[in-house]
Amino acid sequence: MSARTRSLTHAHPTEVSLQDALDAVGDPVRRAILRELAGTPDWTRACGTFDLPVTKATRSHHFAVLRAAGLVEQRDEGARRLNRLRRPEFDRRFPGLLALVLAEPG
Amino acid sequence: MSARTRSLTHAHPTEVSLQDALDAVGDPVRRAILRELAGTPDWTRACGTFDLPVTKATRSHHFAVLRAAGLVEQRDEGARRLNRLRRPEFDRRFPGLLALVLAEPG
DNA sequence: TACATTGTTCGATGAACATCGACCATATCA
DNA sequence: TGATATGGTCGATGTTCATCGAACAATGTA
Repeated sequence: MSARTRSLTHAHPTEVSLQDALDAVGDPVRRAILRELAGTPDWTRACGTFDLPVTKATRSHHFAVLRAAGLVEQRDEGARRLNRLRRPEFDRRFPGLLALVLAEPG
Repeated sequence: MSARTRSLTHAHPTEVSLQDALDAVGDPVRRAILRELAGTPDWTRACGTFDLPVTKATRSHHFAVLRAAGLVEQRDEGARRLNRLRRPEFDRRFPGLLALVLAEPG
């Protein structure tokens, strides 16, 4: 594991409050990230490959929020940062919540 | 039905967006209202009987948000405004969401 | 009628947060 | 080595929204 990857602050869903989870999924850009992430296999999408109407600074902020909420796991692959949706863990902690997000139309 | 009751703007959960639902349950005061409401039978709690750390102006605002999100139904009984949690309707529209709120500690 | 209770509306205020541009760090490639 | 690509950090900005006090309306009660 690289030093960059090691420095990432992740939270496991079990240690996330309902408030933080709701705040995380309360933003439409973050929900778009989650839906796009759910449509492809784990560890295949870098942060920059998402189709989002915001600059990379904002994008980076949103990924940090998703990490802190236990929704996304990240790992560095060279210069790119790959993502994984923590679906089973998050589902166990907040049953039904992620399904609502993924079922939301576009 | 009184004129005051008639003038209340309710939304059925089916016509509520996920965004509005998440915004509604995203506030801790509103979640406290929902939990307190779930603990007593329908139409037995007036707005003023809830134990909340806000003034009545703020309280009134929160009830309006909950009405617009399809979470609470209201009816006037004299000078008091009684409430009902729209649990089955809301559950059908957003499965699992209300359960997360009601399961939240204190 | 006068008073108390219940709740809404209005305007103002303060805080939280999404957003941006600019700059920096690291990794890959020519 | 220099150039490009990917992504994070920082400070500033603007908007949204929860909150409040004050004024108002409607109901119930003495």
